[in-house]
Amino acid sequence: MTNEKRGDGTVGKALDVLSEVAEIGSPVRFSSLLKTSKYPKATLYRLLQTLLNQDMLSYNEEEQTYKLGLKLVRMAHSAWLQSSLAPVAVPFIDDLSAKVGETVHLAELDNGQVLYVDKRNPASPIEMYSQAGKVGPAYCTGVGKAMMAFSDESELNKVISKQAFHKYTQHTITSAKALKKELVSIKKEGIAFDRQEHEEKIICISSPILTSNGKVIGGLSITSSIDIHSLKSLEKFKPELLETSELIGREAGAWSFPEKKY
Amino acid sequence: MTNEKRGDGTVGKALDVLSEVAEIGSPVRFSSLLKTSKYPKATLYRLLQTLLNQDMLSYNEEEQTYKLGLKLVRMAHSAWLQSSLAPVAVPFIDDLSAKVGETVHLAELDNGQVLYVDKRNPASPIEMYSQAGKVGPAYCTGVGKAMMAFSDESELNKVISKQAFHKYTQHTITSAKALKKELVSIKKEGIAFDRQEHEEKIICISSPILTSNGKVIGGLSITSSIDIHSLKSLEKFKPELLETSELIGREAGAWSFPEKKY
DNA sequence: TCAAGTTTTTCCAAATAATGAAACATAGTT
DNA sequence: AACTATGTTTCATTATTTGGAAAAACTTGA
Repeated sequence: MTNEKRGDGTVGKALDVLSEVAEIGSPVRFSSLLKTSKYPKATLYRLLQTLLNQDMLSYNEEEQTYKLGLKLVRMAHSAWLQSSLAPVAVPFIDDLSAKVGETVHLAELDNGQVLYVDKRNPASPIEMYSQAGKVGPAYCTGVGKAMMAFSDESELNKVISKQAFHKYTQHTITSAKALKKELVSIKKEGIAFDRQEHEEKIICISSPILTSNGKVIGGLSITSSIDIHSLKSLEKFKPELLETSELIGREAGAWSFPEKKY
Repeated sequence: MTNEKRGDGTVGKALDVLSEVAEIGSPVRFSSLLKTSKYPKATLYRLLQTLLNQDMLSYNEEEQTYKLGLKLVRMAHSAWLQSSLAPVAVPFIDDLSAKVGETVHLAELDNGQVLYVDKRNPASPIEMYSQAGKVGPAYCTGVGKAMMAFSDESELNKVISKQAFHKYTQHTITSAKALKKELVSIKKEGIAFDRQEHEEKIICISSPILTSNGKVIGGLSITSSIDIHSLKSLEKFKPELLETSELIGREAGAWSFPEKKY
């Protein structure tokens, strides 16, 4: 389903087309796009040309296909650098990953979804497809639950309303009610677990990253597989996880205040 | 200096504003943007609102600042997945990095610049600021020179005309003539070296990634520091480097042909 | 080689959206 | 309260976008 946001004129339409290309996920021909697009032929054509001009799309002459352009990769790098969380967290998650020898994820809550903004692999990574820029569900991932547990009422309701509660595995939580109940205990414990709720065999321990005034700005997790760790043995990393979250939160929170550089 | 591409109507203007925000590199206020922008107040205001609506920008209420939005990070991930090089190369650079124990970079040539599309760190990384999405100069990096050396005449001239030939270090090549001369020997050898030309102490060995019909689609490098390796000892990795490039090239080249999925 | 089929690109008058100077609003300061 | 700097809205004018239809360009098959 494509962007139904009304208005925003031509710019909205162009970005809409860009999203369509993104969603298809592989190079597309004009006619193929036309079939699913809500824009008439000539309009779609001109929008594509504009996006091409702007390097937001690239075009393969031989195959006559459009795909997303590298300009997006460059811009995303800028976006990443401008974020108040990810760049600040780099040394801390380097450390954490080295110390515990497992995969570490750094995520933010974006539009009700978990958006991974950084990741560290241990020397011998287990196979798992995640990466900076990837999105995942909030209700069945460690970071998602950790962030929700520490969100305030109104934010939480917004997020919950966007959850699909699809049953990925036999352990997936599939109702808002059950989720809310778990969030209470997560808040008490300070950490969340992923008990193979999103992917079979994959477990994690996760904590929120909070600013000094308690606002959730991200989530941090240590992820492993049941072939290597039990939940109990993962829980041994709790002190390191919490300490790292604490340090990142302090640093990221401080960041914006010192210098007002207008 | 901002995008001077004329035309492209409102969409061009909006993306232009987006680039301005990207170039500033940190959150900006409206008035600050207004000073450097070529658009009048009301226009700039509306463009910013549209971009906000579309999640291409995010706005910090307290500080009244705009910065690039997470939507870009999500889209870039899609762009990365659609690329014919980067996703295909993942297992190969995993292997290479594990085998040689040094930092591995995968890059493409984009608009005369080197765009890093993936990277692997060894267990104990040396400090070096590079990352997927980062761009660098072509004339003084290993990957840049390797890709240029195997480009055809017309492509090469286009790329060379875009080089700044800024003298980063005392080893930087600073003229098109000297560069062309080195490219000849790189083509003969099959590999390029970075002899601390971009960053002091950082050296690398690099090779182009070619399709079966000889077209350059990327570059691969093994990077280290003179504290750990000499050029001679880096050169020992030549067989592994070439083999990996070969494998990636074959796989990436094959990719588009088998299935025409319109 | 030619014609039928398919896909992409261009045209242009009508419809719509963008423009920007100036007025208005708001917060901060003297 | 008056002043100042910054951000937001208005509205008549102007410029861009629109999309049906037709023309190119490419593909295919006999």
